[in-house]
Amino acid sequence: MKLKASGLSIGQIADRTGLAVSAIRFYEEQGLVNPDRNSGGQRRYERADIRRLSFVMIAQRLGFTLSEIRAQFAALPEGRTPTKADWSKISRHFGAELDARIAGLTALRDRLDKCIGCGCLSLRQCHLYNRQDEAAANGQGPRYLLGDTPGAG
Amino acid sequence: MKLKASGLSIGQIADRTGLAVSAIRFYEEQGLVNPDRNSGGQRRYERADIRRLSFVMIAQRLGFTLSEIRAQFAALPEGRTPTKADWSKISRHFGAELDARIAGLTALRDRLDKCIGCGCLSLRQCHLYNRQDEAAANGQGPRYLLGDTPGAG
DNA sequence: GCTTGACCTCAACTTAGGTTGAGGAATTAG
DNA sequence: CTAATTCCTCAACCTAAGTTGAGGTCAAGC
Repeated sequence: MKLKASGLSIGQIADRTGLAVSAIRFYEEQGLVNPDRNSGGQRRYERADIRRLSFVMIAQRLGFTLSEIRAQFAALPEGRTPTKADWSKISRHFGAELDARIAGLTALRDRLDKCIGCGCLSLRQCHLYNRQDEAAANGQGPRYLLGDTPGAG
Repeated sequence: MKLKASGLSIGQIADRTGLAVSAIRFYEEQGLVNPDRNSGGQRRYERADIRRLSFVMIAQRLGFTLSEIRAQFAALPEGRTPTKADWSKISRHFGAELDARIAGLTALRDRLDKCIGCGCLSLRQCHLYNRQDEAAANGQGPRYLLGDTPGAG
C-alpha cells in the first residue's frame, strides 16, 4: 500500500539509530517496524522509521518489553506519519507506567527496611514475600523482574 | 564435612518454602544451597536452608539475579549456621542496591518528562538515549533491564 | 562486466530462570 | 513384602532479546 519508492536501506537505518542490522530485522519480526521492499527484495525504510526505532530503544531503557512497546505502537495512526503529539501521548503512557513501577519498588524497599533485623526472613508471614499483593509491585512490566516468572504460570 | 544425618527431604523443603522441587534443585546447581546426601543418594537439608532459600525468593522479588544473590551469600559464615546479624548485613546490602536502582529509574523518569513533547525523540542528542551515562542507571542490576543486553558485548 | 560489499533467509546459539518428561532407584505405608 | 510415593539424573523445552554463521542474491564502483 505504501507507494514511496527508494527510501533508506537497513544499513543506513542502522547507522542513524545505532542499532545492529540484526536487531532491526528482529524488531520487524516482532512487528515494531514494517518496511517496504524494493524490486530486489531489500528493505526500504522511511525517515519516520528512525523515530520509531529510536523510541523502541528509549522504551527499552525505561524497562519495557518489546511486546509492551508493540502494544503502545498500536495507538499510532495507520495512514499518516505520526506527529509529535502522537509520540507525546505514548511517552506519557510510559511515564505513568514508570511511575507505578518506581512506586512498587519503593514500597518493596520500605518493607525490606522493616524486615532487616526482624529475623522473620524464613517465615511465611513475612510481608516481603507474601504473594498476595504481588500485583502492587508489577505495573505492566518486566514481570520476571518483580515476581512472576515467565514459564511458571 | 557435614555430619548431620537425616535432615529434611527436598519435598519437605518445597512445602515449607513454597518453591517447586525443580527450582530447589536448580538453585543447588547455581550454588545457592548445598545439601547433604543420605545413604541412598537423596538430598537432606538443614533447617537453616529454609531461610537461605526464603532469602533467595525475597532477593529475587527485589529484582536481583541468582548470581548476585550467590555473590552475597559468599559473605555468610562457612562453619556455622548464619545468625540474624549475618542475614541483616546482607539485607542492608540489597537495600542499598535497591536505593541506587530506584534513584536511577527516577532519574530516567525525569528525563522522560523533559523529553515528552520536545520532539527530540529521534535525535542522537536526546539525553534519554545517550549511551554515555548509562552506568548511572544500572546499579549492579538486571542489566538487561536498563541498557546492556546479555549477548551484546 | 565483474568484483566487492551490502543485503537476503534460515537455523542455531546465547543468558536467565526455570519446567517437563523419561527412565530408574529409594523410601514409606499398609 | 509389595505397592505407591518420592526421589534421582539427564536431556529437552520455554521466553526474551537478540547475535552469529552459512549459503546465496543484489547493487554499486571502477
